[in-house]
Amino acid sequence: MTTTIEDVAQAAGVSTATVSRALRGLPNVAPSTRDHVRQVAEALNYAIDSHASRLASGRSTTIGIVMPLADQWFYNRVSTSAEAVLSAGGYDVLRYSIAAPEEQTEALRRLISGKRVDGVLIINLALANADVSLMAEGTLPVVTIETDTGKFPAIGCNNVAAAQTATRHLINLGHRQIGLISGLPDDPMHFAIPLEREQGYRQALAEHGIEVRPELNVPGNFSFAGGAEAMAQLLSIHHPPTGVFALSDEMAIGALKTIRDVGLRVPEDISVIGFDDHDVAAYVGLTTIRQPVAGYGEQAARLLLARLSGEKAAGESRIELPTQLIVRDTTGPCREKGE
Amino acid sequence: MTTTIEDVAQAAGVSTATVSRALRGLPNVAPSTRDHVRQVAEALNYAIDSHASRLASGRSTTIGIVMPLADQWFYNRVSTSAEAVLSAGGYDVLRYSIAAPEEQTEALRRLISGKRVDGVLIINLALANADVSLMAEGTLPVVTIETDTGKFPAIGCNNVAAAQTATRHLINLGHRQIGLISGLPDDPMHFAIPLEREQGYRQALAEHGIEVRPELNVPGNFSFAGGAEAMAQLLSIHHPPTGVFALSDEMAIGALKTIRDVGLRVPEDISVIGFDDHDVAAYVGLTTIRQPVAGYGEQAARLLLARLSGEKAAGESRIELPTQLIVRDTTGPCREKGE
DNA sequence: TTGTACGCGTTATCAG
DNA sequence: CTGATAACGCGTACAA
Repeated sequence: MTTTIEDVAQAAGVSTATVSRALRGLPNVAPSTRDHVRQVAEALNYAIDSHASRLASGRSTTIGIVMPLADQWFYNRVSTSAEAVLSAGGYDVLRYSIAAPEEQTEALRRLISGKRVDGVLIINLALANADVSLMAEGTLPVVTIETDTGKFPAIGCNNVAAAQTATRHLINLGHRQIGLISGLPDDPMHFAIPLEREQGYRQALAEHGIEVRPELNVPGNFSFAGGAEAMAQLLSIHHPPTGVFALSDEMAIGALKTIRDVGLRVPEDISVIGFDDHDVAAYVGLTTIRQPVAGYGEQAARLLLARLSGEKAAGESRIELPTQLIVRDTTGPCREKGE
Repeated sequence: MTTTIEDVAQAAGVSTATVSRALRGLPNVAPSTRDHVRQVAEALNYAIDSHASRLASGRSTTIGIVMPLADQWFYNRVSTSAEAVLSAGGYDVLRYSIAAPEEQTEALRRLISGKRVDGVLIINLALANADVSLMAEGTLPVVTIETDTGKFPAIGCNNVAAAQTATRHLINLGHRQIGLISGLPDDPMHFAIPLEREQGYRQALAEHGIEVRPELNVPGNFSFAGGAEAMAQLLSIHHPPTGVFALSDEMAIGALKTIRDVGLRVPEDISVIGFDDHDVAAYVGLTTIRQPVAGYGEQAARLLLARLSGEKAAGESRIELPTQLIVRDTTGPCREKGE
């Protein structure tokens, strides 16, 4: 059978209470006793039963990460960097990947009401009011990334401003017909990011008196393939754009391929700017908006750890990390004659 | 406070036993009773305490995924695809990312002996004998991906043969000086994959009577940056290679940048082939060896699910999924005059 | 410094 | 079909 704390206690000739104290490094244990218990536990290959421990203590030293089920670079990078600091902080991580909106509330309930975890990290999810209040009524620390609730600390960037910067870059290069490769038209997950960035795009256009042409806004689903298809669509319309802003680097790279496949050159014929500064961006020379993706995960995890170690919540707060325009080789001056 | 099964029982006017049965869909509950209990539970916002449940039942409906802490595309893709099927199968996933070898045994102990999970999925880890026997002595189902133990089912590909195919492709194009961009020279994690692929490379060379030049084998650390640096090193040696085999697409793409940065053309001056068929590979025209990465995760998860639902273990088995040479634009005939 | 004994919230067994 | 109750393994007052 499995060895319990009782077994260790007997083998070591002490009580279970002493074993518990010794193994967890609590005070009030004679050094010699502690050493002895440790050796016996080691010899018996004893490991604390985390579930029993949680039941008795109320703490599970586990935190839940809830995020969309997608294998985009962004999610992986955020999650991985968060995991690294949580793990270093002594916490295990339970990962909930949400594939459809219906799962979301269910997963949160299991996590929150089920007392599975000591804290929750939410990455880029559109939380229903019910979800938010469910989490708000408890005492469980919650930190969010690119997810605005008005209740929990939120890490992210200023997507509107960043998108504005991207669009302005194109405008400053002389482009006036600017395509936008975005998310999904009727996105079931209701992601906020595409909306915010679209707004930044429109603001930049507006401040330069450029008319918004709806047919220049096409969905790309945040994937390489989606970006490629979107670009094909952009190329097929009457007055195709001379500059394109893709809301993610993946989509931008997809678009680049389509452009080159039809024999057009970048940036001579068409300029392309992405968003993220994906690991690969530098290697394909993609101009983009860099956002500190790993920073999101690390900061959020640290914030959670701080809360967990008793630090007072500073109320709802929004931490915006800086973004930066990285000019590489896919954007250049507009060569099209004005009309 | 938090609502317990007791609260629900009282509110519903039944015993806790009945609540438990009703909520879990067990037989021997009157339909009317079940409905009533469900409504009361819903109204009270009750959720089963998973830790208490596990303690009483012995099952946690959680599976652990243990993998290296790295944000390479491969790991994310494998893990995500596994998570998707595990989640659909009703299991939660606890993700352990191992940053250093020392953590590995510790993490496994916590997982196995700590009875945290009902099953374990191991991705690309070099398991010490102690680790293996620790897991083998229990009854916990274990499935591995790209990890050979001789004890547990292993999903993966034939890395030797696949690497041989890649190298032969270069040889068939007339290349004789073939560089290899590999892992780390004294990799602390002792990954087996680079070794296997290096062997395939050497075999292909041998079967064509091509001499192995040690200086043609440079480390690339499986990253874009590492690949770029490795390529710079390859370019700096006396007789630089005319063809390069990078053990991952990330490294291959890094190498491509270095080549183009120094004014050389691909594939006219140098051919490059990668490994993985990374999402981005098609978009940069990279010739590569495709391996069914998502398939690894899905198959492993399904295998685990089958074991969990009582299916007999078929003993140690090794499932090799097919790889495929995908020729794109980065490999071409060797133009160098023979010497 | 160490030991005793109870409680944590469920599940499972066994009566009824 | 339903209810009482004994585990499950550990943490923690409290007592010694």
